[in-house]
Order: sequence, then structure tokens, then C-alpha cells
Amino acid sequence: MITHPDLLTIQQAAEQTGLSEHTLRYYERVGLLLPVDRAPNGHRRYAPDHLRLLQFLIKLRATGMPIEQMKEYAALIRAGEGNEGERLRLLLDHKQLVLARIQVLLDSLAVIDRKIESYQELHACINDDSVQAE
Amino acid sequence: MITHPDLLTIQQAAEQTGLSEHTLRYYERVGLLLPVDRAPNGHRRYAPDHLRLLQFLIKLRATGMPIEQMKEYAALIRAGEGNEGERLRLLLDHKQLVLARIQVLLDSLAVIDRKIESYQELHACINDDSVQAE
DNA sequence: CTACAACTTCGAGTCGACTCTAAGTCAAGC
DNA sequence: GCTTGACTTAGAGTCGACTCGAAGTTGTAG
Repeated sequence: MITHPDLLTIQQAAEQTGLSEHTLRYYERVGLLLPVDRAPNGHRRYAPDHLRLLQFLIKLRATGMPIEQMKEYAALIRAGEGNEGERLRLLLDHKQLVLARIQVLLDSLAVIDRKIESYQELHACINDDSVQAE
Repeated sequence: MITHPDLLTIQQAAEQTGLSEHTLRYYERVGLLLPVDRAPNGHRRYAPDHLRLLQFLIKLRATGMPIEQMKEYAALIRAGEGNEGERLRLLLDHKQLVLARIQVLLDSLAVIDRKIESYQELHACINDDSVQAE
């Protein structure tokens, strides 16, 4: 196969991003990505630009952004320059949500930690008992 | 209705826990909770013990523990004393997972933050331009 | 006696995000 | 010419965790 520099097959794109080929096609299907370039035989060819966007979208996913909102962000990027304010707003809003979610995680974890400590104390007591019993 | 002290109807339990009545019944159905006590007419009556367990299970849920694993934990509690070591292990393992997930969130958020900053700089530049233009 | 509200059950439906399947195309190697 | 493997498509299936709906029962208020 003639491998054009910088143009990746779907397999290579999957490797690079950690997404499955299925998922890459799915993202395109649902309109998260614009139709990807094609080789003469119809096969997808991912350009570095695509990959960079994908890598960033993956970070949005990792922070729990729903696909619908990722679509909004991707659409803003596609629309070109001039809407950086909107992009900024979207990202800032999302950041607040993520921080809030982390806070919930930490708060809940604190409760769980108290339970953990109580079990650990119990464990220590049992050890004490057995020491005293000996 | 004769409201026995401390025994809550499903509606009251839903209020107290923030879960829906549907969800309370669902948790019981899937075996997360033991069959709840019933009033003579067959209606559920939640005892303080139930409520306390629920409150804790809700913290586990909030930290993303799947229902299957919550069932394991609830089963250990039901089994009575003597398995505190297992409970401790389960909670400690879960805690590690949660901490790891928080770390992923923070790492991804750091990437998003860099993007946010770049948009903010851009924004600042535009402001500079307009100031200079005046 | 009737209306109403609060429950009951069980099964079906929803949602988001994949994930997989089947059937087809195409280029390269033997 | 045939097989193999990497791709293509559209549509169906899965999974977890609810969420809802329909039909029935019970107990109280008017």
C-alpha cells in the first residue's frame, strides 16, 4: 500500500487514539467528525488535523462531556475563526461541571473513608484482643 | 394513617434519600436490598437501618460503583459480623479506583485548561487590538 | 357507596455510547 | 483466477441503570 505521509488508515488512527475502528466510524456517523477524507478506493484517510481534534475530543470525553456537546464544540471549530468566545464559554462551563463532579466524588469518598477507618479500627481491636488473649 | 415511629413509607424514604420510589423498588428487585418490611396491607416500611444502609450505598453509587458490586457489599453486611476484612478490602479497592478516576479527570482537565488559556490569550489580544485601534 | 390517593406487581421502554454483524468491495500475493 | 485481508455500509444488538405504564388492591373521607 502506498502510504501517503501523515495520512493514516482507520486502523492506524485507532491505534493512535486508542479508540476502536468502530468508534471512529461511529463518531463520524453521528456527526461528531466531518466526513473524513477518502483514498481512491473509498477507504478513510485521517489527516494530522483530524487526529489532533480527535485527541482533544477524547479529553472532553474523558471528563464526561456528552457526545451532543462535543458536537457543538466540533461545530464551532469547523465554523472557523471568530467564535473563540463561544468555544471558551463552552469549555469554561464544562470545566465547572467537572470540578463540581470531582467535588462530589471527594465528598462521597470522605464518607467512604470514615467507614474504611471504622473497619480498620475494628481490625486493630481484633488484633489487640488476640494479643491480649495470648 | 398510623405512622409507626421510625418506619417510613416508600414516599418518605424517597424524600429522605433523594431516590425515586421507582428506584427504591428497583434496588430491592435486583437484590441490592433485602425484601423490605411490610405493613399489614403489603406496603413497604423502611426502618432506620434500611435508611442508613441506603445512605451509604448512595455514596458508593455517587463514586461510580456498579450495582453488582454494591450488591456484594450489601451481602457482606447482611451476612453479619465476621467479614469486616472483606468489606474493608472491597472499600479500599473501590477507593483506589475512584482516586484513579479523579486523577484521569484532573489530567484531562489540565489539557482542557491549556486550551482555555489559549482562547483567553486570544481574547486578550483581540482586546489589545481594539484598544490600539482606538 | 363512591371517589381518591397511595400503594402494589411485572414487564416493557428509554437513554447514551458504543459494539457488533452481515454482506459487499477492492487490491495484492500466490 | 482465487484467496486473503483491510476496508466499506446500514442496521441491529448490548449494557447499565434506571424509568415508566398498566392493572390491581387497600384504606380513608365525604
